[in-house]
Amino acid sequence: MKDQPWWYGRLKESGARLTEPREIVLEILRSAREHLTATDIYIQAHRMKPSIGLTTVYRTLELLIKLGIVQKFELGEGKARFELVDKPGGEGHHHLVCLKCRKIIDYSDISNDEKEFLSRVEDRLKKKYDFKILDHLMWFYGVCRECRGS
Amino acid sequence: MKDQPWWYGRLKESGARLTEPREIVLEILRSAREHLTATDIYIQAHRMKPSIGLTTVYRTLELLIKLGIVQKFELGEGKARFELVDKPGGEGHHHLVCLKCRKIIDYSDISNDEKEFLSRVEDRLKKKYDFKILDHLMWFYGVCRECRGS
DNA sequence: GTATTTGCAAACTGTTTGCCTGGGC
DNA sequence: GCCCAGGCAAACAGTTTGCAAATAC
Repeated sequence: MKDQPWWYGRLKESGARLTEPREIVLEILRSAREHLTATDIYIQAHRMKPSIGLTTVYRTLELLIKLGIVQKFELGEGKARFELVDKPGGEGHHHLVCLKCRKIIDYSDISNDEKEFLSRVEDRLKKKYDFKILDHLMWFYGVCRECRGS
Repeated sequence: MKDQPWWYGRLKESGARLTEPREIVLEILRSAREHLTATDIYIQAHRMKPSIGLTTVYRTLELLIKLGIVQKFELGEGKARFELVDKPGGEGHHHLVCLKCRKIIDYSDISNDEKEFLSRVEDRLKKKYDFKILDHLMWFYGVCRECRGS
């Protein structure tokens, strides 16, 4: 009771049971440094408890998304990625895409300038469109040095 | 010659042939100016020329993406959406997505604040990663009023 | 004329569903 | 003990691939 993760209460109050597979999936998401695919999670979960199936991973993620504990992303790879909503300093992360070689650079070293700007924009959007902004993603498209060289 | 669409030259210089299916797909994208799925495009294309197959739509989109004429998005629906890249020198536009109902709002009324900020970031990225930035896209994720209400 | 592009069908991949068993409370 | 939750296999949906025929240049 003293040191339960923040999502514990949300699971409980929703009436969902706290099962071992769910704890394992949450633990994997908590310790993950980046966005994992369902299969990534399944592989790790399977190592921890071989009886866990891929279906359970999907159903657990679906539940966690519905409860607002997990967020789902797709980055154009044809498969989804998942992360805990509670990401520390959750400014989201940005992508730099080369239009020629399709290389993607993730960068998350967000400056104060960016933080301030984003909170201003989110404020504006909230007022104008009455959206409660939870996250954002920025994509920059360009041509990397190698591709410019050729 | 005087009034070709901006992407015409890019197709030509890539060595790709200007075929009827490609023209049709581009025309659909141009007049839609929205986020169409491959199937949406296929249905429209099929109406204009019934012999066009879904495969051709996918292959055409793949080519156009590689040439930087089209951008691909995935919004967690399990299928991709496609959009013509903004004309070079254009204003760009941003997206507001409701995480519950998946409604998308495009907004392009970009403030000076935003313009200045974006040019600062692009500058930073250019210096840091040596990318020549051509375009950017911002996505904001949130919950719209209707979905918050329920 | 020749290499690229197309269209069909079949293969693949990620995700979801049906159904029965197992486990949390 | 009652049901929710899990596991397997099969179904599904979107996308990709192999190959022969059509077509741009």
